[in-house]
Amino acid sequence: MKIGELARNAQCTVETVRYYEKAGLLAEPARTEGNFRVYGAEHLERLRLIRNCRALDMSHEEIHALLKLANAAGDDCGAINAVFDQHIAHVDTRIGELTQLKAQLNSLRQRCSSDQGVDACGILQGLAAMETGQQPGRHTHLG
Amino acid sequence: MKIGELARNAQCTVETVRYYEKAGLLAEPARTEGNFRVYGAEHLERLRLIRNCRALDMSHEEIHALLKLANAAGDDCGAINAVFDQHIAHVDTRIGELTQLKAQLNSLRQRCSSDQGVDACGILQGLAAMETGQQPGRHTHLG
DNA sequence: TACACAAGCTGAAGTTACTATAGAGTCAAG
DNA sequence: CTTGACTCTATAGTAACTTCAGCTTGTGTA
Repeated sequence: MKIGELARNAQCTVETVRYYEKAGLLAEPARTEGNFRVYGAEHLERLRLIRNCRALDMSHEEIHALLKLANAAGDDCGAINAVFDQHIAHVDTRIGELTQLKAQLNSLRQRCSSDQGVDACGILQGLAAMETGQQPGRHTHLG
Repeated sequence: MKIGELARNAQCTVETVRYYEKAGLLAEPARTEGNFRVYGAEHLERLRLIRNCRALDMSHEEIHALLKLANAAGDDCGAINAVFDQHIAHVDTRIGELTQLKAQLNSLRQRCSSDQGVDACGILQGLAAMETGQQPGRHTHLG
C-alpha cells in the first residue's frame, strides 16, 4: 500500500505519516523503483496505535517509550502501566488546573456589568489587581 | 527600573519581557546612554496585566485584543466582556474534552493487571483496537 | 586604577507536533 | 501523448516562549 492509502486507513494526512517517519515513530518502509514508499499491514497497525495514543493526548515522548516497551516482547507489562498511569496523572492535573482557572475567570466576569465605561470595568480592574500568580507551571505536556 | 527589576516584579524572566516587546504587547521603553531599557510604573502595570492574562491561559491574540480595548477609554466595555466570555468558553470546552479523555484512559487502564506478559497486555490490545477517533480537533487554543 | 563578575544587549536557533508550500518526479487512464 | 492524481524532498510557518553565542555596560573590591 502507498502512503495515501495508509494515511486514509489511519485517518491522518500523508504529511503526518512522513513526519512520524522522520520523528522515529514509524519505521522506514521499502520503496518502489520510482522511490514511492510501500507499506505493509504491520505499518498500518503501528500507525493506528500511534494515532490512538495521540487521540489520547499522549506526547511523542510517551508514545516512543510505549512503543519501545511494546517491542520488548516477553517482558511483563508493568512498565507500560507506569507510562499509562503517568499520563493519566497528567490529564488529571490539567483538569484540576483548568477547573480552578474557570472559577477565577467566572469570578472576574461577574464584576462587570457591560454597560459601564472602560474606566469602571471590573474585569480590567481585577486583571490589574490580581497578585501575579505562580507561573502556570508546566507540570504536564498538556496545554 | 531596568529590565531585571521589572521582570522580578512581574514574576517572569527578562527574556520574556524582551519577547513581549518584540511581539507588540509591551511598549518599547526609553534607553539609557548605554542602551539599557528603562521602565516606569506604567510598564510594570501593563506587564502585570499581561502576565495575569497568561496565568488565565489567554492567548497573545486575546490579550492583544483586550489591551487595545482597554486603551480605548470612553468606550463601554461590552467588547471586553465578549473577549472574556469567549475565553471562558474555550476553557470550558477543553475541560469537557479532557474529562472524556480521562474516562477513556481509565477504562483502558482497567484492562491490564500488570503481571502478565506484553503479549497479553490489555492496554496495548485496547490501543491497537480502538477505532481511530476523530482528530482531537483544535476548537480552542488550549492544548 | 585595574580587574572580575553581574547584568544587559542583539540575533538566531531550539522546542512540540504538525501543517503548508514550492518545485520536481512518477504513474495510470484516455 | 497528454492530463491529472499522486508522490517525492526540502523548507518555512505556527504559539509562546527558552536557550545560546558573542558582545557591551555597569558595579564592587583590592
